[in-house]
Amino acid sequence: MMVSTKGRYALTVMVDLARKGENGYVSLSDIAESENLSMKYLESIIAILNKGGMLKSLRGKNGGYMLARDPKDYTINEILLLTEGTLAPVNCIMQEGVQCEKAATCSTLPLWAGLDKVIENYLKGITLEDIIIGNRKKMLGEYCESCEPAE
Amino acid sequence: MMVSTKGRYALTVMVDLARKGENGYVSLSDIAESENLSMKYLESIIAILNKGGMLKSLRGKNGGYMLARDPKDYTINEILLLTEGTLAPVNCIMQEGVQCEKAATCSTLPLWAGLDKVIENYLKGITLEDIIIGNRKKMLGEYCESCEPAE
DNA sequence: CATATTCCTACCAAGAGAGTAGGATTTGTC
DNA sequence: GACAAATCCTACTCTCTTGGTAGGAATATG
Repeated sequence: MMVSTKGRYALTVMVDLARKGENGYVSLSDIAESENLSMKYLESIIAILNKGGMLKSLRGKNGGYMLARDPKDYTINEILLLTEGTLAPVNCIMQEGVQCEKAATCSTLPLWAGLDKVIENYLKGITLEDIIIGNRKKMLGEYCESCEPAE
Repeated sequence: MMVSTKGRYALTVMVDLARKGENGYVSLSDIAESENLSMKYLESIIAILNKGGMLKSLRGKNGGYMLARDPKDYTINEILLLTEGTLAPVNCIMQEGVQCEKAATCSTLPLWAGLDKVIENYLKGITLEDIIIGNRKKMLGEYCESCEPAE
């Protein structure tokens, strides 16, 4: 699995914050409750988002979290990349610059590189706002059945 | 990681068989040696390919494996799907028909479904033959720097 | 019959995934 | 100043997957 619960929950949190964010800081327990997820586990995931500069936080009573930017200024790629560490579909493509020692002669490498680019490209093209407004056409593209209603 | 060594090695085996396949059956030890992989581990991977109808096999002396079809008649998608079980990027999209119970109200589901389709689409568009002939344009698409040589 | 090969079952060690536990620190309110 | 509500921080644990290994049975060729 390329994206674990960590990345998935992180995205869920971001969506939740974007929806509730108008009225100031939202507490962890609030998020955990409305998404029905373990508060302790969410805590560790939010910590990653927070350290990565995705959120603003406030400690103490009435504290909580809110988005640091406008929803349209987050790509899904950066959210998942931060929480998952890498989104490469195979182990032989990890970070920029680092590559397998067989790379020069590996005939399957272009395939993995192409797959990686296709994934990255898709995730960079979708923003947090797209998810919130339910932009199915952008997310599902030609596979969206409800986008062009049957006559 | 979406594709483990199992899927990667399986693809390598298929490529190797396609290249050597003209002269009849190729033995496991032969493949393991030329790809420099553990023979015992490859054995378990080839067993999956063989049971899945991807290969023809012959036991006994001078036995071995060969492709069941022409390289151009294998998509990368089917090879990886067989060995990996699933290529879904997230756990909430597994098999056709089976879906998460929150699916109806999940705002992130269209994203995962779209990502899944993008991946599937890419892998269905590439054949074993494309890898063997090194069809970089098809694999790397717009990201292929060597496809349009600099003037 | 010897040898080279596939086939089959079982086992194992390390790491990742998915959380839990407990407490320290900070801030707002009474 | 005390208390409560919240974030922050470190460490631990359990289970499943990954990436193999071991040993031998069955089978075909010469």
